[in-house]
Amino acid sequence: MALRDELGLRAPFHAPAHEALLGLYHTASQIKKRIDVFLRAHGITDVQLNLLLLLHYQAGRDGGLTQVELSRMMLVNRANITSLIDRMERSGLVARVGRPGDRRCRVIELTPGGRRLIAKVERDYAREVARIMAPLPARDLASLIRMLDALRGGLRTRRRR
Amino acid sequence: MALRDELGLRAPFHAPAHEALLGLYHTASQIKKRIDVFLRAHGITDVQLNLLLLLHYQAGRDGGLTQVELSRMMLVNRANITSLIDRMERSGLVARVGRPGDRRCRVIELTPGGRRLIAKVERDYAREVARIMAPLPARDLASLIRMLDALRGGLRTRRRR
DNA sequence: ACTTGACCGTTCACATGTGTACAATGACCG
DNA sequence: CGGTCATTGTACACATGTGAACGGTCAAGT
Repeated sequence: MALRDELGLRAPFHAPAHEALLGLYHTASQIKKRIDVFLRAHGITDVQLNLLLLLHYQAGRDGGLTQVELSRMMLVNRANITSLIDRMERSGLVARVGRPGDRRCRVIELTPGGRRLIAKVERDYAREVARIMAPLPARDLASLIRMLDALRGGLRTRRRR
Repeated sequence: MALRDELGLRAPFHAPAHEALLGLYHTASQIKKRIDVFLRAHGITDVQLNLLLLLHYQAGRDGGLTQVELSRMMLVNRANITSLIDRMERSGLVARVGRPGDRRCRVIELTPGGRRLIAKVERDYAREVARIMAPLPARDLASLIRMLDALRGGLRTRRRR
């Protein structure tokens, strides 16, 4: 269904660019909601699962990632990571470990509980993601990825800083 | 640039579906940040501008929209609208007006200040949106809109609720 | 008229995001 | 060595989002 009908708008969009932009926002947020519902049974959010997966698949030599590394991989402000790790530490999913040689960083590592949760959730999560993306055939999926890359690329180049 | 490089990931994505999903999230959030920077000079956020535009272009016969109508057009929880309107009322952009005949609703209307702000910002905002979407030719834009519609459509149908 | 149920706005606790500022630490250069 | 600058985590105020619960109001059926 067209976005206009979904939102119940009385007047049409003025420009395809604006419709596409709002479509991006709403699609991302609706998908996020769906995944959050799916994950609620496991007591985590999509952001927390994303962080767990990063620790699992992207960990460095010392078995973890610093908060700054995590913030870069999640494209969020590093200030944000502090409270996120606080919550996940309270849930027993991750631990802050000092890094010998640099007392500025705290390396974040998965706890056994965190690993267990990943093992329990991962398969179903991948299936859910596949289901969500199922309306797009492989060809469209590749096309979508390419277009999103192009959009973010445009944000990086044009306009200084 | 591919998402993997932008995030600095050491390992590739396991599935195109997952890459597309994270691409959607990150593209939406990066665009939102860009627009927020653009709007900061005017003292509002992208969410607030969106609400102003809804009031301007989608208002009903009585010249405004109720909070529930706004929440539906913005695809957010109605609980969220209360504090949003509180802030915008404090800024003098909108007003809560009682609706004769139904004491449950408060109709939200633009104030003269709100109208002035729209007049001041609208043109530049449309230009900014066009710039952001510029990497995609018209053909791709239509394709993107179609794919996003299909994804949201898939969320609505499959699964009860 | 009265119950019953739907609807609307509000409030609460919470999660996530921003920008700013600060203290501690590390790195580097003269 | 010592000053300077960058990096890291944290704290704060704020904006936005959720779900749950509550009270007031309307509408509809008995």
